[in-house]
Amino acid sequence: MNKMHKEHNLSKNQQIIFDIINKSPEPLKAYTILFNVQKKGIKAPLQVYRALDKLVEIGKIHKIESRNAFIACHNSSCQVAKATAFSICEICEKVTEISSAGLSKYLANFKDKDGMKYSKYNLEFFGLCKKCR
Amino acid sequence: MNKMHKEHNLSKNQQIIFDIINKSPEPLKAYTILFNVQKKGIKAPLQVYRALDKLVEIGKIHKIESRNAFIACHNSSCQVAKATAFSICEICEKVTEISSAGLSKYLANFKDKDGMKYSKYNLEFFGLCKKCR
DNA sequence: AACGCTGTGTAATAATATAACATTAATAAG
DNA sequence: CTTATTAATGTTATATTATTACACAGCGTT
Ligand SMILES: [Zn+2]
Ligand SMILES: [Zn+2]
Ligand SMILES: [Zn+2]
Ligand SMILES: [Zn+2]
Repeated sequence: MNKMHKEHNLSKNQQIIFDIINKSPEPLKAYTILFNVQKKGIKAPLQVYRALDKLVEIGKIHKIESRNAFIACHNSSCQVAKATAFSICEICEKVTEISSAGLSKYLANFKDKDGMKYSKYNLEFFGLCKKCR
Repeated sequence: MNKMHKEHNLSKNQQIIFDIINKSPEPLKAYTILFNVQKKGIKAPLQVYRALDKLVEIGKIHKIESRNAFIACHNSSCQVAKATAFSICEICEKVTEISSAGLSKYLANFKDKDGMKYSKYNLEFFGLCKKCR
């Protein structure tokens, strides 16, 4: 089913759902996705959630936790699926993935008081985007 | 209703719900809270959510977004309700609020590529706690 | 009294996510 | 090729999380 040797071969449902997220200018919610793919034969929430889970796992998309929504990764298909940072406009809800070498380095090396290092993090910044100021 | 001049005077429902979260060693979910306060006359989800919203707003508790759960603030009733960081153990689900001057300073001053500064952030680190390693 | 504001009580419903089970497709061994 | 194993799918039902809508009570201000 489409054997181009990309990083990952997406299955049929995964590809459909990735495409719709990837084309969207804004994060999409699971049920919004569901409504948009019903014409393509995906009829049940679980089909969507399974694809979403997999896409998150392989770093093609990220979940914006504070919004229960999903966005395609734009860090050249995130080598850092486990180290994500976003800016979120509190008015227009625009979400942008932040890619800052300094930030990711700082957080990847951050140790808490017990000297604990972390394998993974998610950071969400909130504020007003250019337009909304 | 209890006029000690603290930072905020909690209402009856707010106090009940804060107490239960504050006593809990682990983050509590809204419906767990609901089940635990029904004996005290709080019967409906909305009563819980309204109190939670207010408590979050005034910084007495924080929401752990990736878990849909709530934890009491232990940074001396968070002056930084809008700048939160947590460590989360992926095995036992233990959650700890991180208070690191360095971290909060770094993030408070972080500017993205457009020079945008943010008024608020939430950071969740994932890894394994001492016990679970 | 009339108003604004915050909080409360209640019922209904919306939105988000998972469990359980049966089946099929793709990969890997033997 | 055949069998085993894993990943993905399809379907129904259900669990979990959160909000809408409406009525009303308490309190301080004007
Ligand atoms: Zn990414
Ligand atoms: Zn905006
Ligand atoms: Zn705090
Ligand atoms: Zn642990």
